[in-house]
Amino acid sequence: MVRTPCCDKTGLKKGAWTPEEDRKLMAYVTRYGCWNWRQLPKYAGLQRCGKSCRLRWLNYLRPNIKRGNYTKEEEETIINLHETLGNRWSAIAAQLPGRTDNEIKNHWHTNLKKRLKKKSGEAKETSSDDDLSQNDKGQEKDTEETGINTQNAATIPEIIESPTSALSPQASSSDFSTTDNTTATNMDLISDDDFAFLEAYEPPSGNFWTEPFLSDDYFMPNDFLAPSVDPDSPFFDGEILSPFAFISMEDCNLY
DNA sequence: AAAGGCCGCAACCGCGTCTGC
DNA sequence: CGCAGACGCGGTTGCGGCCTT
Repeated sequence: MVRTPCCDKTGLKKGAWTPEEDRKLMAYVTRYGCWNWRQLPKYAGLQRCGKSCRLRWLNYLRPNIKRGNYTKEEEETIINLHETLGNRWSAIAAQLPGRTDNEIKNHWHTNLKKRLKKKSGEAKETSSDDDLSQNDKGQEKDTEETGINTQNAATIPEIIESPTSALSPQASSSDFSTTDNTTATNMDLISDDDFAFLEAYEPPSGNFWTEPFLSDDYFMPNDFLAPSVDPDSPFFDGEILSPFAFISMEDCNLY
């Protein structure tokens, strides 16, 4: 949650993100997408490493993120998927629109794992196996920590790729313009004024407007195109906002 | 009311994988 | 084919806040 803010050797900031940093990151990604996480903080005016920015965006700032309030259905899905997939949190998250792997992982460790343990403990209560600490730990390694049920593992691709999944995985990443409460909350973080620094910002080297195109690492998930071209978007002001805006998904050919 | 312990969760770290050259 | 750079993932850490004593 709140690590002591500090700077590492390279002068990059670490620890908890400030609202100001959030605004900068959000404003930049919303406008230009994440064509290269490594370079992004430089252009966004952030003293953070790309990894940190990526994590912050994916786990906290991204639109459509649901936070807390797990439904019974979601929890059951997590439990079932975990049984099948093991600790493949990203795969599990893909089945739960709006949930991040980090959050699911946390929720698993803090709630579901204990709950399951309790349940299985109750079930085992009558059995003679009382050597919980040792046995349980060993078992945990097998079924929870590394935990892929090899029998079920055969069905993994089906589960992951199934387009008919009750909880469509696509919805989480592509439905940018959907406005649930969380989206509104996240979007509320930034205002038009927050783009001001981007307008004024001069990258350390190269041409701000062309360099992204020259990068072989150009990366823009379909999430990020929508806000630039969607007339319904609060950020659409009738003209192209982003140098990337005219690129179609076909051009990107990323997925 | 104060102190100590525990819990939840955001963020960091390190490794594996992917991609381009 | 090997190397390097970037990304993605899972495990772990550590602080703030809540709970218990």
